[in-house]
Amino acid sequence: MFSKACEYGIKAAIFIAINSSENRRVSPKEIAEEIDSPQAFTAKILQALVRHNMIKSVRGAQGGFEIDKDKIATTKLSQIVYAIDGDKIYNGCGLGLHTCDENHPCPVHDKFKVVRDELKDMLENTSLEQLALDIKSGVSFLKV
Amino acid sequence: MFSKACEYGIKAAIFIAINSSENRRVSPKEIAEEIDSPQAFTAKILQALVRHNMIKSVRGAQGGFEIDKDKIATTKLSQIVYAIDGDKIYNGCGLGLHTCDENHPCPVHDKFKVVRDELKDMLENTSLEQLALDIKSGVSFLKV
DNA sequence: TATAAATAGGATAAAATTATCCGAAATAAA
DNA sequence: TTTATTTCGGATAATTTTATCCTATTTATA
Ligand code: FES
Ligand code: FES
Repeated sequence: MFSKACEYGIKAAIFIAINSSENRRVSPKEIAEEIDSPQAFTAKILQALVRHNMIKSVRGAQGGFEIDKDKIATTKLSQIVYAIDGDKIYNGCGLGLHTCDENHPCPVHDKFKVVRDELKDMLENTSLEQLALDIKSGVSFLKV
Repeated sequence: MFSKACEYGIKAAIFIAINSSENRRVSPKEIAEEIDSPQAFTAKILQALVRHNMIKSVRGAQGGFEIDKDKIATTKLSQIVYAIDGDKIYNGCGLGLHTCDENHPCPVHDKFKVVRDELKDMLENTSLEQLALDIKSGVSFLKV
């Protein structure tokens, strides 16, 4: 469904959100441990999120990753997925036709579109804040 | 979403179904042309479908691939996807936790499960026959 | 029976994804 | 100003997925 890179990116963003809500910066090392991911690879993905303005990084001693408090509430999962995996999951054909086109549909188009759109809606309506709160309250988990 | 192998497998199966409904066997060459896929790779995927008893192959002169007429109606997309991509798409965690577990859910579990289950339902309720009919009537397409 | 036609399957190869390593650049603090 | 810390970014490596090639095996037909 999502690439590994995207899975790591989502989980890392949630972990950063949790910590930023408590005014703590976190390092790639800490992040990788908490979300059970390869550190250097995760760092690369975070760089992409920084370039897309989803999170901020601070270099040097006492540096690390953080996210603006107001962005925790406004950032949606869909933005993270789009930044890392692109829009194939939102617009791509389920059977790999070059483009998903109503006027030249693949055999599963009608039924697939329903599911694809629902996934898109779900991602667009899920904020980092919601997900971070569930982790904080122990309702959900980032690893194992 | 689906692997390339799975996309090819689904399209090939549909094309075989169309032809078997008119008592024609088809070759990997013909299939690959009609679904716009790499021939040898497609042939390998078809072998997997043969081993899973979804289609039949006949070796030698006048050989090719075919599917029993009654199986055209009873074979569901879900079976093809399962045979090629396994059950990750039906049961796997959206964020890559080792297992999707209600009692140890990842942050997106509740919302993801809804979409994943809908995809599963869709695949379980779509037969090769339905898809083949749409191609035959020119409503949908296997390539481009 | 000999031949040609066709799938099966193993061995590689290419490409994409995932992962690691290391030096450069930036920053806080001594 | 120097040093320690930390992200950035390029190079490289490992793994998985996708794709190709070649030979063996099977089968219809001449
Ligand atoms: S054309 Fe295949 S999903 Fe729209
Ligand atoms: S635990 Fe992640 S989808 Fe169920």
